[in-house]
Amino acid sequence: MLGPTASGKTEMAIRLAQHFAAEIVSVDSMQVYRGMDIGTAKPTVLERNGVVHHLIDVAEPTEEFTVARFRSLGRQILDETEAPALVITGGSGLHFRALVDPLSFAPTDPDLRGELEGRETGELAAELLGADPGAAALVDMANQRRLVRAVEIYQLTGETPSSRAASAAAEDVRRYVPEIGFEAVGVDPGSGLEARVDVRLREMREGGLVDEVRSLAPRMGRNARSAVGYREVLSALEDEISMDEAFERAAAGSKKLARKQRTWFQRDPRIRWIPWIDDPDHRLGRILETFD
RNA sequence: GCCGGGAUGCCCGAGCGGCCAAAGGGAGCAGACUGUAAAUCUGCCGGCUGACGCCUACGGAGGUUCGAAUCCUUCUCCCGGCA
Repeated sequence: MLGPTASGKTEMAIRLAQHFAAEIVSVDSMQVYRGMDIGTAKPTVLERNGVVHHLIDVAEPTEEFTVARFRSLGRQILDETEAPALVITGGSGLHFRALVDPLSFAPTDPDLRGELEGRETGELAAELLGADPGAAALVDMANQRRLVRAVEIYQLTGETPSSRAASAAAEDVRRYVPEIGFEAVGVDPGSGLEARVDVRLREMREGGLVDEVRSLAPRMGRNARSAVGYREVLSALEDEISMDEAFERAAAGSKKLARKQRTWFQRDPRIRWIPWIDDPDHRLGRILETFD
């Protein structure tokens, strides 16, 4: 069950899991961090209602938890679980695909990457194009991060964007042919999204988000610090902006995030979208119908 | 009351006679996406238009000029100093 933030996925997923006696696998890039609870809208133990949740709290905020690691942990869960069914739910599109699709992540090397990051974009582009004239069609040459990664992969493995794109697995990824079987439902956030984001943020603030960020701050790495809600409150705690301003920006950030998530999921042809329905029982019924 | 500073597009903010529908950022909209992905990047972003183009715009009103967001006068409102 996929969909943007504040679309009510969490509660629906838990009810769905109970219906099928299933366990939940979260595909969320930030709920993986221990201690980042309120701001990521992580379900509490109480809310989980006895349903086992995987891929939540599997990393320290100091770490830079990567999608590759997410995939390897996730596949291990899929392989080893004894649950009769799994409900995969979340809003991180790449993480979802890393879990169900044949994505294969090339190795990485922090030193090499550090070195490449210090180089001129034009130089990187020239090196890549020298090795692979077709790279321009596959790599966004304006995106330094992508360029660095492409050159990193080339230097580490000799693989070029073209050679990687030519694999059978890459073709399956492009065609959305999964590695594991699943049924996907997308929950449309509906026109009330903005209002729900505002309400949820207010609840997070009242629920102690500021204290959570304050106590977590010394332990938050680059990744964790970039989470919506956290980065804004961090700026306020560092006196760059007021706390009210921080929450206003966080609201805009959440809406933007929801947009990006929608953009990602909307082109996945495997997802069947259900319209927003206010009543949770009715909504659950609609989701179950879709699975039938 | 006097002296000085300021009012710019949804917001912040540069411009200080022509190259200005007006830098830049934010927000908004659309999109990309295989080891940072809640990241990173791309396009659009006053109105009308497919486009050429036309219209409306830089607090209000006048004026100077071939030409004004930019200069002058005056009015309104903010901010700092002196009374």
